[in-house]
Amino acid sequence: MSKDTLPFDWKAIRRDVLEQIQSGQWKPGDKIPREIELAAHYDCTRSTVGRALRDLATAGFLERRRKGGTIVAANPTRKAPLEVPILREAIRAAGSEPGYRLLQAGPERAPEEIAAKLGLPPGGELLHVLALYLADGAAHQIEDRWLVPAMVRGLDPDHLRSQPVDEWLLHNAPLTRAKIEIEAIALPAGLAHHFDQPAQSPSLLVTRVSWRQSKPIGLLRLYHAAGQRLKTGI
Amino acid sequence: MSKDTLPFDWKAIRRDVLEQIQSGQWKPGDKIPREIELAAHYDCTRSTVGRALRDLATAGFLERRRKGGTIVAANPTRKAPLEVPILREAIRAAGSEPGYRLLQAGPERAPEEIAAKLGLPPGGELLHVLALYLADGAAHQIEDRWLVPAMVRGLDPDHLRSQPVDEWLLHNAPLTRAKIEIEAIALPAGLAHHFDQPAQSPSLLVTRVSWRQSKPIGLLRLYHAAGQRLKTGI
DNA sequence: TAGTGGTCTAGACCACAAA
DNA sequence: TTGTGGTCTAGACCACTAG
Repeated sequence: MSKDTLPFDWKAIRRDVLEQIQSGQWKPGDKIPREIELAAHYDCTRSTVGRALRDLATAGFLERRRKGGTIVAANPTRKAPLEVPILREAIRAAGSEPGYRLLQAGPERAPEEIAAKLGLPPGGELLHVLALYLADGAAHQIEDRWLVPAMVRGLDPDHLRSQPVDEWLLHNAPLTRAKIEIEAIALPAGLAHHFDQPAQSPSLLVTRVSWRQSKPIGLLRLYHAAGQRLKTGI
Repeated sequence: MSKDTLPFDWKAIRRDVLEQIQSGQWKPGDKIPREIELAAHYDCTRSTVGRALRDLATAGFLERRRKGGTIVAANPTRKAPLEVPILREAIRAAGSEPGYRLLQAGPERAPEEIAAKLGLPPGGELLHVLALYLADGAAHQIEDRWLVPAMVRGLDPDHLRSQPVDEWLLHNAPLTRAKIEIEAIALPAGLAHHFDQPAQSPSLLVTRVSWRQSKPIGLLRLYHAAGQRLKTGI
């Protein structure tokens, strides 16, 4: 452990403990000193040590149990945060000029598969929205959305000509829970012409089903232009 | 706000404040009461309120600034945690029996593209590992890894016949930073026959470059069988 | 410059799980 | 049973920044 006697705030303690782990001084499965002992070592109170260790536990580096003490996690499965952004904002953040074109918006009988994923009985009508997002004028993503009417009351389909539906949803029907799936597909011919790319091009499809509490809001299928990548990191 | 006078611990306060936000009582951009005021309302100290609000700020629901106060985030960009698991563990967690077969392991001149992504001068030799992961006997993923020899000293290529390289790395060369990219590709013929799938099938490719501090450890390309999906949620 | 959140202390009691 | 982390209090000082 560091022998510095400089001021140890909780971030410094976190850094120091993480260093013990990543340098291999404390190995996976090892029990580390008790909070009180670390507090004495760092010359601070147990609360301050506790905050540092709690943070490392949340990040997956430590496992803590009452009476059992704190051990270095055996399998520190890291999590990479995958952003679920506002579509136009994501394009702008990537340094491109965002564009948006509504292709279609209106009630439609839900395909059985869609209804099933939303946990709804088949045969009902949903609001079907189809829109194109552009980056610097080139087709970038196609949004295929099925929304539960009762959950999006006040949404005027005409209004979607100028404002993307995700921006309306953000302020009017925020989700509390979502399931996300990422898969590779061959670009369907019906969509490929929007992208000005050959049909069957391998491309990413992100499917998201969202709920508010336990009530389904809708299902989104976001088709990406071929070659587009999702990026994240640790 | 809830008028309950039952014991309010910090989780209850977090829940209550989140409820204000998600129900629309407090809208994006709104300034919420100061910590002291909330402490009075919940009949607790500022520390307890602070912990609840800090947690919500970390999750992206609030933005906090000294003197400026706490406001409801305007664009609560949600983050879905994408796991970076031990490959065999992920297969087991999905309910399948994991299998593993080493295809190749040895030093090899690094392709220029690989060296560039690692920030290394071209022409050097890297340790090239190719391995197949199976789920219930069926090919599931192909791991194509290029490792910097200096960062994986002590790694015995023979040993990789029984233990996957990611399990060795976890305990011997843990990463501190990684960049991850997810893309859709047409399955190359050379890999398709391992998967017993047609070449050109659309499939997911996850590329990960990892560092220890600022030194590159290696590059992983993880090819997924066609039809396989990445799943996450909020 | 004044007001807000960020952090720390010194103590206390409690919940949980290991011995 | 008992030791450990989890939480809370009442107070204090500080860092940042909006007005």
